[in-house]
Amino acid sequence: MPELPEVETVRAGLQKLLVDRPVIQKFEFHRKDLRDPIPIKRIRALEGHRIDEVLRRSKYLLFRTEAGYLLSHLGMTGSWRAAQDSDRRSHDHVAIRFDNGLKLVYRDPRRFGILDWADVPETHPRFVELGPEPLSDAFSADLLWERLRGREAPVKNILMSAETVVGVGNIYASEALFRAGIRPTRLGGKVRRDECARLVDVIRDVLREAIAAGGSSISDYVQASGETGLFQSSFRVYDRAGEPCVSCATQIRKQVIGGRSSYYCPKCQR
DNA sequence: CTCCTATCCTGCGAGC
DNA sequence: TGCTCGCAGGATAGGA
Repeated sequence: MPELPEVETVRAGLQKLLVDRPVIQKFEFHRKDLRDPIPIKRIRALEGHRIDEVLRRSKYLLFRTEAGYLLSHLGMTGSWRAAQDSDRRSHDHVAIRFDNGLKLVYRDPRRFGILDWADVPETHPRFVELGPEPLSDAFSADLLWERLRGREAPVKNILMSAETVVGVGNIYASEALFRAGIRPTRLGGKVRRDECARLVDVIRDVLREAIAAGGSSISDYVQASGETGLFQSSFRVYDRAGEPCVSCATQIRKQVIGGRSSYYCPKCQR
C-alpha cells in the first residue's frame, strides 16, 4: 500500500543508488503491459542517457534524463530493487541495466503499477489535473475550503481525490480525519473554514511522521515492498475496528464509504 | 458539472 | 488439511 510517504522513501533510496548518474545501457521488458500498456519504444529512447535525478510528483517516481522522463507508479505492490543476475523472482517485469554494473528490477505481483514516459511532466496527461503537493505551500486552508464548498460528497472522498490534493490515500485520509475530529461521512460542504485549517495541518503532520518512520527504517536500501512495517504501528483508527479509541476508549467503527473501508471514532469525530 | 460505480490484478487471511 | 471467497486500493472510464 505505498502512499505518498512510502513513495517518497523509495524515491530517496533510488536517488541514493543513482547518485553517480549512471548511463542507462539497456531496458529489459518481460511483458508489454502492467495496468496500462508500456510505451516500450518511447522508454527505449532513454537508453544511452544518464539518470540525472529521481523526483516525485504525487505517487509517481520520475527518473529524469536529458531525453525525457521515465515515470513509475508503484500501484499496490510495485517495488524497485538493485538485483544480481542470479536474483530472479516471479513478477519481475522490467529491468534497467546501467554502465556501472547496477541493475534495477521492477517487480509488481498485482500489476497495478504504471510505467510511462514523459517529455515534459507538467503537460503530461497524468499530471495536468493533479492538485497540489500536500507538503507544499500551495496546499492551504483557503484552497481546501474552496474545494469543499457546496460539495455534497463525503469529505473523505474529496480528500482522496488527486484533484483536491495528491498523496492522501485511504489510510492517511482516515488518520487525518480522526486527528481533525471530522467524521469521514460528513459532506464536504459541511466542513467549516477553521476545520479546513486544522485538516491541512494534520494531513501534513501525519504524512511527515510517516515519511520520518519510513526514512528511519530504510536508510540506504530501496525497500522491497511498501506492504509491511513503516507507519503501521502508529495508526490511530485505520484497521482498528472494535478496538478502543486512543483518546476516549470508545470502540472504533468501520464503514464502507465510496467502496473503501473507513475507520473513525463515533465520539471524537462528528 | 458532480457524484457514484465498476474495473483492473494477485496474495492473503478468514471461515468452513 | 485444503478449499473458496472476500478484500486490499489508485486511477480511470462511463453512466446517472
